[in-house]
Amino acid sequence: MDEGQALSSFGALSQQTRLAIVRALVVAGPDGLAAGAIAERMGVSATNVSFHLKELERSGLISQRRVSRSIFYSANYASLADLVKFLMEDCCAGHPAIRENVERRDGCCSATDKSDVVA
Amino acid sequence: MDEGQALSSFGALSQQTRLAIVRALVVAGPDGLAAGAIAERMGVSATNVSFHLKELERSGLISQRRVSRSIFYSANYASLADLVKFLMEDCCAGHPAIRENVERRDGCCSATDKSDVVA
DNA sequence: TCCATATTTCAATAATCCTAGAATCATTGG
DNA sequence: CCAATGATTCTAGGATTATTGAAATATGGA
Repeated sequence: MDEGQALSSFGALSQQTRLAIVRALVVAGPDGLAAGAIAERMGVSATNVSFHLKELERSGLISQRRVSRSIFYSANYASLADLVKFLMEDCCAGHPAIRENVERRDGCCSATDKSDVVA
Repeated sequence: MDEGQALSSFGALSQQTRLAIVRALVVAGPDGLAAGAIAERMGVSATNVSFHLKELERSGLISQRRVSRSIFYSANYASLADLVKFLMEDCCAGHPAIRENVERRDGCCSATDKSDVVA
């Protein structure tokens, strides 16, 4: 991930509605959610959600696909992973201990429990 | 890390000069760098670097301490680690495979090579 | 005390971002 | 083809953020 994309991704995640959208899409899985459903969940107008979705798409964190009249948005897991890695590398650059910090604390999916990971 | 702090941190990292400052401070280590030295490295005015340093401090990613006439800024490693963890948890929420992704690719300090980690 | 250094604060401007409503586009069904 | 639905684009506004130069603050040394 180059710096430009990282800057754009951080910018995309620095807004409440957009962060909430990313969270919802990550949980929603590969099928994603329709723009209207996202707007409803977030409690914002169609116009507004469209603005934020475009911003997120521009940064590469999400993608869209049309299904009939609806447009479904889904999280780009690879981009999210790249962003985590970018951040971690910058941290680690001077202090590998930070990575240790991240891994030692109770992560969301522990490094040892890989039973539910799709290979 | 609560959502507000995450939003603020992402915002802080979404600006070129600020991202460069964080990188420099992480590499510089716990002693950090004086504001003037940072301004020089970044090629920006004292006024401008002061503005960005304040923004970074407000988000909790860096701290300052005065040493004689200079004010030294240093990275808050714990906050950076918290942010990585926040991002990773949001990713992992729906897809533990992402964490796998992050760990499998060649990280800056591989998960297996912990020889240089200060305990 | 007076001066130089290091940095911040203030004030003004420029630039960018967010929100909202009206208009427009794409798709489906009658 | 026409109407309805789902979503985007356009336009304008208000709000926040970024940059700049001048003035102010803090520290240390002659």
